[in-house]
Amino acid sequence: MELNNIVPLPASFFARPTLEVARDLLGRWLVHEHPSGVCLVGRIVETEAYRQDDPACHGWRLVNPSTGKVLPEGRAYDLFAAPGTAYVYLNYGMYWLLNVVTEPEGVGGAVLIRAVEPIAGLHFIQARRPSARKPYELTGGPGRLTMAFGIDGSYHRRPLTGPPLYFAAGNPVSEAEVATSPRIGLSRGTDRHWRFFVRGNPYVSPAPRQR
DNA sequence: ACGAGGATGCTCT
DNA sequence: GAGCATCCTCGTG
Repeated sequence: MELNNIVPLPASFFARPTLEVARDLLGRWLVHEHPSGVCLVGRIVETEAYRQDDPACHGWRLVNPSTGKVLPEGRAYDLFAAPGTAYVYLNYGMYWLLNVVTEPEGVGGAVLIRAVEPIAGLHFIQARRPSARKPYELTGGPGRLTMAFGIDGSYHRRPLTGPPLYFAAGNPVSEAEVATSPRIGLSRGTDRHWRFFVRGNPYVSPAPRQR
């Protein structure tokens, strides 16, 4: 894959309302120039939005509802970092989940990258997902995606606006192809339909039964 | 096809 | 100690 003409999406792309960014990331490319020298590219087909006014967001507790002041404490404070910053955390003790911080610095928000469709580096991806038998088992699901792309906690708080890990323009998705649903795996904020995905795409993770 | 249950560690109460 | 923005394996139908 020739990377000379791939231009990273700038921080201004992410300094917008979180729902807008989550929707706009569909069809864009996630690019990882892996330390091994392999270049991995995936077309984003599923995202979720998390906002500071949202009980499912890690940063929710940090905001004083009456004053609007933000407590600069704990992991979740990193959701208030500069737009385009990585927010990577370990969930269920085993899986790294990749988010990109949104909104202007000081406002909490992030988009969770939930699924991509492989475009380059398929051999590498398959080697990291030996049990995959269906497309979505390769790179569909936020934990599977980071395993397949070799993304871990070492990327936390690093800028996603240039190598080695960044987004590229790709081909935006038309409105007709976009579907929404409640977010997956939550016990709070389930009334908000802030999951965005490409309708019918085989790499979209199947929604599990409700908890 | 579907559901139950286990793995495993960090954050917050 | 509880709760997790998950995934995998192994039952049963």
